[in-house]
Amino acid sequence: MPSGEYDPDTAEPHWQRRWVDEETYAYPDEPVDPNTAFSIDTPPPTVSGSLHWGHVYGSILQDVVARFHRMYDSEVFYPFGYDDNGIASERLAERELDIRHQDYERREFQKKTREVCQQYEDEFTEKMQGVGLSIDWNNTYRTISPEVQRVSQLSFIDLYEQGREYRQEAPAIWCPECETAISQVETEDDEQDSHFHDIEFAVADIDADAPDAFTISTTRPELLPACVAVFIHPEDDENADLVGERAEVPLFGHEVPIIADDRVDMETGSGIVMCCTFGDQNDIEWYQAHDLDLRVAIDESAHMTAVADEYEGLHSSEAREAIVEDLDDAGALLDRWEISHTVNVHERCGTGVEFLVTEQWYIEVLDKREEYLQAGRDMEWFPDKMFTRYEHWVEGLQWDWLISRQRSSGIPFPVWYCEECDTEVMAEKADLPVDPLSDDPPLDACPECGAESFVPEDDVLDTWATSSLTPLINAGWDWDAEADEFSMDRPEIYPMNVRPQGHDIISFWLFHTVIKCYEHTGEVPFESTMINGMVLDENREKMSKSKGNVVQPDTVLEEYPVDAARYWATGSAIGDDLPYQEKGLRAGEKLIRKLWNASKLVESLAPEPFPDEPEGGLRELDRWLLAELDRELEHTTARLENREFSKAREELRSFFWNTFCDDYLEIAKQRGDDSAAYTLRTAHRRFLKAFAPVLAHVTEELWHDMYADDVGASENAADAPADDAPADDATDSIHLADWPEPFGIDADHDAGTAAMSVVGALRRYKSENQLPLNAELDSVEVYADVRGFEDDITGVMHVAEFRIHPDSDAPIETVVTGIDLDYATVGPKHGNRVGDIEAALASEDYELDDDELHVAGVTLEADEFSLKKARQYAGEGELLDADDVVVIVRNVE
RNA sequence: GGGUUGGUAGUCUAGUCCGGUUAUGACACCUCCUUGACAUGGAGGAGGCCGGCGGUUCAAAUCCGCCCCAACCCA
Repeated sequence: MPSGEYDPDTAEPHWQRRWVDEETYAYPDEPVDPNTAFSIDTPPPTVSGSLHWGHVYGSILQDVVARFHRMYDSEVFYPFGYDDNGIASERLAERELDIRHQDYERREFQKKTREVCQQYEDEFTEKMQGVGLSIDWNNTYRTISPEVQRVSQLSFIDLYEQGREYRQEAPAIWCPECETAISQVETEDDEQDSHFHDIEFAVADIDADAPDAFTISTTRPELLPACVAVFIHPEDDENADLVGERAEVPLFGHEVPIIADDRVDMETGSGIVMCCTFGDQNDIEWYQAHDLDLRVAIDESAHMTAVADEYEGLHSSEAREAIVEDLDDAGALLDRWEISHTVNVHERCGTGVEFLVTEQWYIEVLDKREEYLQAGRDMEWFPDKMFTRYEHWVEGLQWDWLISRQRSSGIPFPVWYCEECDTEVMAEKADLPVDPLSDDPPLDACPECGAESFVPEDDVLDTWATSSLTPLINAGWDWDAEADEFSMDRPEIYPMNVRPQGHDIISFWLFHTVIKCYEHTGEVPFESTMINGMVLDENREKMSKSKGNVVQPDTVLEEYPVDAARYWATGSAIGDDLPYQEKGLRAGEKLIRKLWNASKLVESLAPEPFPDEPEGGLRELDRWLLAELDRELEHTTARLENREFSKAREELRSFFWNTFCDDYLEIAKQRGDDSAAYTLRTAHRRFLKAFAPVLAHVTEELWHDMYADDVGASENAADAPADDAPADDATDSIHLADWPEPFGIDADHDAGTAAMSVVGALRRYKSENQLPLNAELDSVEVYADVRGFEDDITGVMHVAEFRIHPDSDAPIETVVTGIDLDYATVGPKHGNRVGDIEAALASEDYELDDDELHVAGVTLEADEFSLKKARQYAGEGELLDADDVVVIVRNVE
């Protein structure tokens, strides 16, 4: 039985260890009914460092969902994975070991990366367990594992066979430092110092009207050799004469067309701009729109190509200085000044990105925008509003999905190319996973040309191309060679019930998962998605290393119980950002303590053996309490089903604290009968269960202290409501017990509420008169039907003489103190005369005539207003304010 | 620069979709009170021009427009 103070430092690690050791949350090996399987597609954290507070926040919300559904209706599949196949993990290994991936052969480097990741993952796992997550630790995966590589490569081949992938030479964003194509997501803006250069271009073959030269402003003179056109805005009258002429590029001498295009920013520099292949996104659009030449001046490692003539081999930054100097010597550099501008850089290394034309694999998405939009609509969104982000993302898509990455670490493309004719040769599904760099292609000769040598693809897949398969990884998706079709080990969990994740990656993780799984299975992979907000610091600012406001989970959990952190995390409306606030944690501690102390009192008021419902039935108050609890639990259930964590938590907390502890427990102290004992135990057990998803540890501790051993016995208790019979597993853990279903108890809600109002009024009376709460009151009269509650009221409030008048009118006078208008009817009916009516009422210039009110020249019917009344009592004693109940107390002090 | 979401007492938040005149709860603050668990408790109090400016309406925290601030996404 609970005694003394609750000690989370001992209890929490104890239960966490036990949950893991006993495999409390293991998903069954045997087949599960699809109707009762509840699956959660948890976000696999990128292995790039330590666990941060955002992970803790998101994980707790997922865990509350998992714990609720495990008790409520389901076998819960709650897996966990690590995303360790991407650039982030590669960078982590480089940092940790102080090495460069370029210095190692791919396999060797991958091995090192895996070792480093393993250490971080072990630490991560330990911390996740320290948060008390009810994850099934038998169902974990690493995205770099052979099993996941197989899934990822199968996915690539399946999409290829469906004709949804193509290889194309196209401009791609390129990091010259990392020497890889990167996606737009991996870039960010950086404010950098630079120079603007005014460079004079000569016009070739001048005709009479056109000027013979013009000026171009650029920050990147080293791109002059890549210049393929010059653009002028169609509304630029000043330079209109130049359109249609040809310009001569200084130093390099080649001629380029001068073209009108409205994408020119007339405000920048001279308003005349050169197009180079490629300096920025605009250049790519122009290149494609106007079918321009391709002149690549900068190579993969940012060195100048042969196109740059004498500058070939120089690094682009060296070339820039040399070209500027030579322009100056040639008299073509008209001006040069310092500026600061935003540069698109690679987020991992801070290097300015280039655009290179390379051969890359793409997944086609643009052709199916409408279908993918519908897939988004088919999911239930918590909260609804987050769907808009998905919608806008899909509607705004402009490129197919680039999945090639030139990295050392990652999952290889399972493909070779014929050395002669470049025919693509896919791996056999049965052979996956393969690494083309070390494995042979499945053919001896090219099916097209018969050549016998092949070139392996040495790119790896974008990490999103793999992490977008988590539902299939979880379901054990694979190729069944015998049946010649895809199969799943656990078909019952797919489509998965919930995809929880942050709103920052709706356009990546969620979108990509939806489309890939949809293409593979023909089904939208999620029944619902639950989008959590970001964690902010106590000042509502985002946490970042540079600001130094990052909250370390370890630091918090040294000071507060995990249950307090879980309480804090459930204080958010789903989708809203949540500031880290210590007071939120302190409030959690208070509730934990209250629950503990109340449990001690229940234990002492209703000692074992576990009481049965008395023969004669329950007392009025006890029935009322259980009926109210019924209602409350229905609310809590609905709130949790709708992922309204904050409301579920607050409503339950308030009912427990105010109604159960403040009101009911105080009354139960005065009574020692079986009815109270039964009610205390029954209500208490239900509170523990209802709090269990959030306060996972303290409820487990109390459950084992008070109920776990009695589970078998109580099932035999004749009068225990059948619905509340604990599940068999409940001897092991409250988290395996059944969620409390309503008893359907009948009680007089109004009478009980009135009785509680009376008690509250008397308590207030004592407090205001500075009386101790156990002071005796001489006489109390109540004008309401609270029959059946008399003894409880007098017991807890120590009333010597208590009389109730269920039917008779109270000996009080009511005085009309004013008029309340029913605006819903008066407003529409009298429109702008309402102002006059209000003014007249305020100056008491009105007349009451039976049911009618004459005011400001209009007549209001009875249902259009109500009388504001004050109650007055002239007799002996004092009239108390007890909601609508008239309570008169007489007391000689 | 564009989009999405949010802005409510010192702090966090409910209410906003569907307009109705006393704006919810908690923390902190002030006053009082030891009831057989909890003073880390209980009772009460004070504290808000609902981000700003306009508009619609008899009536706006709520609807509309513009602006400011923040987070996220995209340029």
